[in-house]
Amino acid sequence: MLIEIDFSSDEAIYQQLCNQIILGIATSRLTDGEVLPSVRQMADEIGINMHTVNKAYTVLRQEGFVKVDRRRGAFVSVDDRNKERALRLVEKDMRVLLAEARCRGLSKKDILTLVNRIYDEYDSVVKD
Amino acid sequence: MLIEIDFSSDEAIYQQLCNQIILGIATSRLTDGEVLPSVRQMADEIGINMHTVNKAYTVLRQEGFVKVDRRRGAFVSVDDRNKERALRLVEKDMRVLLAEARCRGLSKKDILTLVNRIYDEYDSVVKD
DNA sequence: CCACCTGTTATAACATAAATATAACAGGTG
DNA sequence: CACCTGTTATATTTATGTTATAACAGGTGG
Repeated sequence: MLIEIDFSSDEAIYQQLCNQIILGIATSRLTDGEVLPSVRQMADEIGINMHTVNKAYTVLRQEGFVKVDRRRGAFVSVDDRNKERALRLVEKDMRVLLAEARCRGLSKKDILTLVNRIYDEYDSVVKD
Repeated sequence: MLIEIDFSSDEAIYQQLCNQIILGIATSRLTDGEVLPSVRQMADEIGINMHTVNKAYTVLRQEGFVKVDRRRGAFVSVDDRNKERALRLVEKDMRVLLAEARCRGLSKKDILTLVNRIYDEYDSVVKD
């Protein structure tokens, strides 16, 4: 999977890396069980330090998107059984985001349309 | 408006402050034109440094939630005319958040329900 | 005019986090 | 045994967040 980092962004590199991998999983460009490049290989490809990749993998592991097999390395393994927990995790960020949206004049309908569009977009990629 | 800061959070204080003010505007606990406490007063109330509050106000001003009147100080003034821009600003964060939600097993319906609930919650507070 | 309130700016100091660099280690593979 | 994993350790550099002290310009009310 192609990873693109914006080095002029104010967002941390490891955070951008985490987000892109999560986006990759959501759009099925990364499938369950798929092995991620090793920390050294990924670092070389992107042109960053090994430890920065390692931090991203560690965070992904803690957040339940990745597991590590001593033989193969890091691979995609999403814990999607606990829906209550998932909702709790998403809700706080959603509150802030919807507050901003509402302040800026976006209606509930505007947001529902946006959510529908993005979700459908993710679903359509699955069929590749 | 009551501001509560979690000093053990990994989120920056000025960022928490920004978020709470935006949440305040969205729920109409802060109304358009309403004057915010001065940077020194707010800092005293919360128990933080003046510059931390000033940074929050500066960010809010840059993001179009606050303006400054030399006579009165900072006051709520949301630029909600540019819906295209608003959608663009929200979309990127929404993509990441929905990707995480989708990975964790939340369906489109789950998210739409959540959005409806939060938006209605914001609307209901308006009527106070 | 003068004290007092705004936000703003400057400068310094300190703590923390991010990113890089070099190196080593334990476990598994072929 | 060489080679691949992730992991750990240590050090350095850089950027950011927070605090501290101080001063300045503009506006307000006595």
